[in-house]
Amino acid sequence: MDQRSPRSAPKGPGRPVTLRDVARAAGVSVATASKALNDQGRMADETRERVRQAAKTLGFRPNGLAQSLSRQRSFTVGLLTNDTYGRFTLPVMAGIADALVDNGVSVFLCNIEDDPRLAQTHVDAMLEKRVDGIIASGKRIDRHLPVDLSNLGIPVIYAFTEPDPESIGFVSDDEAGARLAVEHLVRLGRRRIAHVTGPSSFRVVHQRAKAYRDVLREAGLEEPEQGVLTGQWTEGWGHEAAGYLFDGIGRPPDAVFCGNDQIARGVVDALRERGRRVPDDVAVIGFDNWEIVAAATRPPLTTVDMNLKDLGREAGLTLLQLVDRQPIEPGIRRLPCRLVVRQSCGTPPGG
Amino acid sequence: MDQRSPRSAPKGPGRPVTLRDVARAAGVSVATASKALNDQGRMADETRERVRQAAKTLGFRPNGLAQSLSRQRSFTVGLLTNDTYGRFTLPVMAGIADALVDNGVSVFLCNIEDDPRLAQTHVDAMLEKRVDGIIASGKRIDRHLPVDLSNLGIPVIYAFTEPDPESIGFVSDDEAGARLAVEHLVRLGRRRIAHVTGPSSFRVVHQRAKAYRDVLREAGLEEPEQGVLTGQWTEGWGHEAAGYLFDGIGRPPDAVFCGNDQIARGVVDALRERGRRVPDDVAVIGFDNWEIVAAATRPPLTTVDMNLKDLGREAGLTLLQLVDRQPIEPGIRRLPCRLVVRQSCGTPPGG
DNA sequence: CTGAAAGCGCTTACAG
DNA sequence: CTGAAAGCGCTTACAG
Repeated sequence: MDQRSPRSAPKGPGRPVTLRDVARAAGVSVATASKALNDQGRMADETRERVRQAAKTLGFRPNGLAQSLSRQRSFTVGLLTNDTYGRFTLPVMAGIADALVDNGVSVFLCNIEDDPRLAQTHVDAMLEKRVDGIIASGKRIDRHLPVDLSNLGIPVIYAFTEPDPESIGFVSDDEAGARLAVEHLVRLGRRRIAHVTGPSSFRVVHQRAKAYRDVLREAGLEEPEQGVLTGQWTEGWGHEAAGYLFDGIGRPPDAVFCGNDQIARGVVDALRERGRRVPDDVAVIGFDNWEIVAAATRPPLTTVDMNLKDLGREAGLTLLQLVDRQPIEPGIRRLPCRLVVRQSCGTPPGG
Repeated sequence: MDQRSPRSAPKGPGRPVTLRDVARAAGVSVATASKALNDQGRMADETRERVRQAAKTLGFRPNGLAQSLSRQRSFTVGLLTNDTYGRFTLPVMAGIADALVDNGVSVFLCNIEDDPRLAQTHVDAMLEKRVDGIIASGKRIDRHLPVDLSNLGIPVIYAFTEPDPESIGFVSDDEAGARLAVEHLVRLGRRRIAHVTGPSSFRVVHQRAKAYRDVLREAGLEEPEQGVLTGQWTEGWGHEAAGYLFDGIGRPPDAVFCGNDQIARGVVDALRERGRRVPDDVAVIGFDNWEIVAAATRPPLTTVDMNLKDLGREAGLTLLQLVDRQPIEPGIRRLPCRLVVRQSCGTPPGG
């Protein structure tokens, strides 16, 4: 298409320069040229240097396909995900890509959209392209991708999605994360803490509710009548729930632990509309640390961050170890969450 | 690692079966086996079928690296982006991936984070892996990625980012998109239409403002004193701007065209707090159709959708044509936007 | 209709 | 210290 500049510069069109060209230019065999460039074997420093120079001036770029073919390693991995618009997967993917790129491996993006056929297509493509391994990631930590990854003959890692038994998976520690939130509220002196969360079909809903109750009990606090309200992961539900909590006849809570930031925003907005001050009258805490909503809420939300990027990074690194045949204990790793303090709960005692 | 099940089933560990194994099993040469499986050349139907059977029962999966090496085509492309958390890039990427996967090509995800060094690293990696082409995508339509893609020797397409001169780029038609919005307002009978938008350092801010003014003029409408308010792309700015528009002494607008959905949400919230009804007293329209904010706004936002996924799909398809050496006219393609009617402007006359 | 051979561009024992 | 040779697993003219 683009035939200008027939110069022999490093870049530009024209048949790419091969190892053979380099060898010829340096006056050595291809074998020697290969070894020189890969720092393999012994040879006169002078020779090695001469080859390097030749490669450089010719703008040699090794053909990765050929390298992979003979090395039996493609320095490439497949990243499967069903989370197109990536609320959760995005940071996970970023972390994975980070870890891998740093180690010279490229990643194939495979969006499978919860479609088993599409998933299989992608897996087949990955296998044909001889990826060194696969990372499966998803939008729900308690659902398995609609594809069987158990007998592929290459290493597989699960990140933020339900892993196969006997495999290796990385997930967030939701119970510990919820503890972080509720303990923060307790520490700030709140005594009547409610919990507004998502649908009970989500496992995290139970894990977080359990932590919530555990912390209340440990603190000697009573669970309000309307202790745990399950609904949707939406602002709308946050609104509605605030109605139940604050428009009733019972004594209203002085703090609300929300299952995600959207719910929290709904609660905060509803509170403002009712003339209740956040955080003075009631403290509200979210979950996810979804910047775009946490930061836009008035006041900005204190919330729990699942450290998804770190989780992705860990997953990527672990896959690499597996590829290098290092023995890794199977099982699920629960990675810690982190509290992000903004203004919706007031200032902590020490700060 | 996983050495169980030494059966010769299609899946599972053990040295992968090669074309040679298939040929042997079918009693033909590798050459014939290859042709049989690729539907190349002439041969007895019976032979072809026999080879196919053998391949099937052995669970043969061609080694893509070897195929690519001899075919001089990797069926792989690189996708460069600087938009990690992907507000805009995400749908574009999804569209690209869609188009490519349908055509049997895999995509390498290259996140470059606005870092020239990282970008070069990725480009080098892509070149070594012999991608058939590259798609550059970004979060800003008026910025070039921090890397030179002009003399790579492989086709390059730009999607939602500033293209090189003489290259092929796909962008949204912001002027036409803005027209859609303002004409909608006019059609609904609004006479005093204001425009609250982002920073004037963005080219789209000027393009949309121009369209806004053009439509007003064409409709014989006057631009209010505070016609165009430039600020940030945030809810906060929407709030603030609403103050300027509605708390002053002048006659307030009866409609606000916002530069994005976040601003629109800020405006709507501010209006509600001032007791002004949307859409009855003032119609508000957004831009981007960012579901998560457009749908959560009360009332849900009427807005302009840039059809980013389609844009991505077009870009992917075009790259494929380029790879196939089809001649394509260089230049920028502006793809149309689409109006998404929800409730923040009221019901259109016909609906 | 089918196969032997060369080739894609590297790497890696193995000789010398 | 260096090179010839085989090999990675395919494809593709070219003979027969």
